[in-house]
Amino acid sequence: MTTGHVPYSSETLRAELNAKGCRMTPQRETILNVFKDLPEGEHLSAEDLHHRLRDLGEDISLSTIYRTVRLLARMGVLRELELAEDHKHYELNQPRPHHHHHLVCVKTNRVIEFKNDQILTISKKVADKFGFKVLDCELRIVGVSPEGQRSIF
Amino acid sequence: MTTGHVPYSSETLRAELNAKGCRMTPQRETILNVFKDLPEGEHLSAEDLHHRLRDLGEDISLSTIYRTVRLLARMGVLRELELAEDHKHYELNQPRPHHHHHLVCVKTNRVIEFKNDQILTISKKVADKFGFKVLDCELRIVGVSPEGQRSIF
DNA sequence: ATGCGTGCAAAGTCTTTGCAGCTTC
DNA sequence: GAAGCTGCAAAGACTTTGCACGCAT
Repeated sequence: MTTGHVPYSSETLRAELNAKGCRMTPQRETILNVFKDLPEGEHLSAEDLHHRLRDLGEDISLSTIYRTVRLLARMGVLRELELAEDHKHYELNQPRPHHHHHLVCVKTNRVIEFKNDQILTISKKVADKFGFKVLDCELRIVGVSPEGQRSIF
Repeated sequence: MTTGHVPYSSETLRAELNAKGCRMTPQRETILNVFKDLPEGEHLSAEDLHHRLRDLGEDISLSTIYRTVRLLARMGVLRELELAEDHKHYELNQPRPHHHHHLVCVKTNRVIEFKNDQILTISKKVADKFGFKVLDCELRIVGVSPEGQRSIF
């Protein structure tokens, strides 16, 4: 598996894990690598990740997947997205310039991604005011797409 | 039950429902009223709503509640929020000046609400570009609160 | 050697759905 | 009257958890 160009190595993860009394494992490394190889803008559900790992010949249990993505999201390594569906999606939590946001159609579930630098600026300012450290921010616009406007339901 | 000061009456809802071939029912009216009486910034889960209705002596089934909030959210009457927990919350989808956003702590689950007018402006611009009609927008900042920064997990 | 992590299977939580009868337009 | 709506109970989707064994530190 190639490891992409993101400056977040397995070793960095190991260090951050160890600092919390947690351990690096082959499963965690493999999962991190899948996310590192993910094209910008793609995001995976636990189930997606499971399938993808199977395709790569990696047999990691769903329990471990759920446990791992939750852990990585809490560490700020992954970004947890809640789009229009009923389950969460994850992607690598990219540094500033890659951050993107979502425009979702309530009717068709179409999701459009867009970028906007002001959002992070605003977020940092707000978080600062309350003493929070920002892990992630997402502007989620919910609306009706042109196609959706034509349907009754 | 008082009906608050929000300019969205049962009659308006009835009209919008009828326009789609749907009907006004006592259950839908009651549910709308609960949301209209909800203090700014409060949001209810389906379960919360069920309890609140019970307390008011209204016995509406959970199924109906789920069906109703989904319908109202799709109509843009309610705003569907996904905070840090594992279930959705709903609140009345207020006009511009009342819109608020959320700052969530991954560790403690604390949620802080804040307002920011730029967000709606940005959202409208983006939606416009893609031909979407905006129903709602929410900036969700995920981070670590001051309290959370002190705990290992 | 200690104790965290994994896999399995079972349980849990939240949400949706089929159906019969009642209600609204 | 026809088409929606409701309540009930059952099913469904997604996620979490207890436990025994194995592995990282």
